[in-house]
Amino acid sequence: MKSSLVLIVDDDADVARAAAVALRDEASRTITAASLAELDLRLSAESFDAVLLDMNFAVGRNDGAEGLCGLARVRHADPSLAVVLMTAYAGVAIAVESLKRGAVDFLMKPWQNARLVESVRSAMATTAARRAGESLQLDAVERIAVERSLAKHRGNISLAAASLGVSRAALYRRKQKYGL
Amino acid sequence: MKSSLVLIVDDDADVARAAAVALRDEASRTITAASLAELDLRLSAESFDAVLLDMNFAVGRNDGAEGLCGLARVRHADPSLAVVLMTAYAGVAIAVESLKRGAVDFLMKPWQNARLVESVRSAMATTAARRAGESLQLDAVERIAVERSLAKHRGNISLAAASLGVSRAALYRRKQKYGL
DNA sequence: TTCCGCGTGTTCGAATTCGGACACTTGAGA
DNA sequence: TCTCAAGTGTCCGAATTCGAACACGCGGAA
Repeated sequence: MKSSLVLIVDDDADVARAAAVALRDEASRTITAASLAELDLRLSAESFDAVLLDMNFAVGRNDGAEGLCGLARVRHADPSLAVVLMTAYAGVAIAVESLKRGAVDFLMKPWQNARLVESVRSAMATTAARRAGESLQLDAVERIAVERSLAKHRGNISLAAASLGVSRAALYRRKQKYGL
Repeated sequence: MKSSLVLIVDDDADVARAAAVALRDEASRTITAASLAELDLRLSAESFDAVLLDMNFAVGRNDGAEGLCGLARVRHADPSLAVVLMTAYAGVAIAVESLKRGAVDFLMKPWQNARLVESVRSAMATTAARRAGESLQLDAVERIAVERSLAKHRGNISLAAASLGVSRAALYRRKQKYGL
């Protein structure tokens, strides 16, 4: 199996350890961070496949500002890295805000291990998909664009060609070339 | 100003009317639907810029299943059309599920008019952005791919060319061609 | 029936693009 | 210092691709 690395960010060491145990079958390795500074450090040191981030790891805060800040830092450091947020002080507003800012899932503490595992697994898949998509060969992105345009115009080559700004013959040749 | 059309789906006529009034400055026209069947009808009849969809418009249901179904129908009918969900029975789980399934925002009833307006405005912008992105000329998608690869490799033409599966000279020519 | 519009498949000379090769610069290291 | 590796800018014959044009099929209207 492919080696997978998950970053767990929580200021409560017991919680972080519990999460690491729950994920021991899913992630081949987990690393823990307890502060924003440590988060940055870990992000720059290694390449992760998913991040599990607590919203409230600053002492005495429960509005989630620290979590949103951490989310922003992760996304800035690596836009393709998927982040799962978790919190004990769940409100609809903060959950919605989190997802709108790019988190892939939002868990409530205490979590059910099955849901945590499923969420992290899905997050790793999202990261992999994003990374695969961002390193496409040039003719592959062309192929995808051609495919989508053909689908949109229901196979009508003339319309698709016009929409793509290409002569009909050119699109016909590409259709052959890519086996579409 | 560009004409904009918003579809409001709610089984309570008073609520739908209140939403329409709140949006009278934002949308040049609003259309109301009160059932899933009517939703399908409206979707196939006209092209909307945003949808405001109540989660609980089926009598006696409050688990949001009807709303998620409606969301799926809208996305199937037009994947680029942005949907804002709203509900009076807000739970974190249902809110998260909604956004993961592709809603762009999630509002709680009773809403604040300012938030409703802002959300719908943002949804219309999202729809416009999606529609602009899906009808790109073929050389534009190539340009974007080249640009991203160059950025990723910090301007190193050789690396970017290798990553794109193209000869270095070819990428150099495109860089000139697109003014990058 | 004939005609016409629309779409497809194919051809061919022209135009563009390819990629290997060469010269040059820069920066690191012996 | 010299050397070497890596990257860039450029050139040119070969290869590919372009698009206008032509032929054909098909469904609808006169």
